[in-house]
Amino acid sequence: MLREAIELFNLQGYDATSMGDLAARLGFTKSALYHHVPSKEHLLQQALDEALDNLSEAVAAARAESAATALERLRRAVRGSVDVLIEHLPAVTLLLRVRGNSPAEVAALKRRRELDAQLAQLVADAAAEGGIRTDIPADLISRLLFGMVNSLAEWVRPSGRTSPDTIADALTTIAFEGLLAP
Amino acid sequence: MLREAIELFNLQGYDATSMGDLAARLGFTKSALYHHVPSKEHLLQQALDEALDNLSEAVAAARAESAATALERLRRAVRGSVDVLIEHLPAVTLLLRVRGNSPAEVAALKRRRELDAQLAQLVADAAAEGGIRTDIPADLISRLLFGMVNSLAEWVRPSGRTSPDTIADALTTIAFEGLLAP
DNA sequence: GTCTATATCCTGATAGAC
DNA sequence: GTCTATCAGGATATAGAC
Repeated sequence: MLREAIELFNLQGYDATSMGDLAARLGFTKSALYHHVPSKEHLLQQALDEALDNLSEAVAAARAESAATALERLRRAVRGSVDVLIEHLPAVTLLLRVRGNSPAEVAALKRRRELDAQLAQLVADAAAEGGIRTDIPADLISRLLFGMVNSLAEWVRPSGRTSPDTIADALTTIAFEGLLAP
Repeated sequence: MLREAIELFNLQGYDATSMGDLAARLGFTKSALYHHVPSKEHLLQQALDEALDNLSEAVAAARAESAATALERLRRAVRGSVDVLIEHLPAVTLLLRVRGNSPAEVAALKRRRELDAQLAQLVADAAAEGGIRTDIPADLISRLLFGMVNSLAEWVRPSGRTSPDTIADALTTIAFEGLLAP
């Protein structure tokens, strides 16, 4: 049921999706729906938590690889983020569209900003260690890099013919090596 | 007035912004607002046209450089898209969030898909000419590259301390040369 | 051109029968 | 657990006075 809700929210937008829409999709009435879920915002909250919990875990795992170089930790963070984004695509898509129109959204934005800061720090570490270029500010690199990662939500579909691994490989290759012919 | 509308639409989301909100922001009532604009959707339509017209022009200009290499045409398309995105940031941001919930949105999505196809063709041409790597499918490269470009809308602000030129340079450098230390 | 007042519809959510 | 019926509020848009 949560899955159907998230799917509709992504298809039409959260605000443009009514509880009536969702109930119809599930094959019963609004009232029956409200017997199972306390509010519309609760559904959103659960989706945002799913996205944030998994992204946090992936980033934490990358940061915990203290034996590796900073560049390697960054690579793992990118790879991990891509994997979570694809595996939890509907929830992450919803998270990336949050604008802060309710308490739940504001809280989600705060958690997301904390994550972004951690990722920016990984980029800064890799630059300080000489792993990546230093002619561009680290925070700018971070925004562009993870902007590319997040843009996957706009077109990746589980039914697509390009596998998650292929997508993740292509993204890391282009991001780190560039797209000029070798 | 259109500018205020677009700004509010981006801040709260189109559906979450009421004509009352907009009227209050402009300092008069809903009815006065309706004297100047026929409908809420008309405001959206104008914004989407502004974004699409300028993006189309930039891409057309890049494609028209028939004397240049395909790689150079691609570079110009990227640069031109970034420039338009930053110069018409509110309108383009709105365009990038359209989900197709009304006739105006459906039409905008169609135009945007046509643009994306043209950009993908530029990438394919550059690959065929040997300018960019061929170990990754051209359509995948195109999605990742312009996904990075479009992600600028999520954080670029005209008041920011990073100039549009700096951003455009950084993006093209990272995209074409990669972010590994040279 | 701006106002007050209103029409019409849809929203999230609830009450209470079965 | 699902239903019908309903509440209270807010949405877009309009009518008509000034």
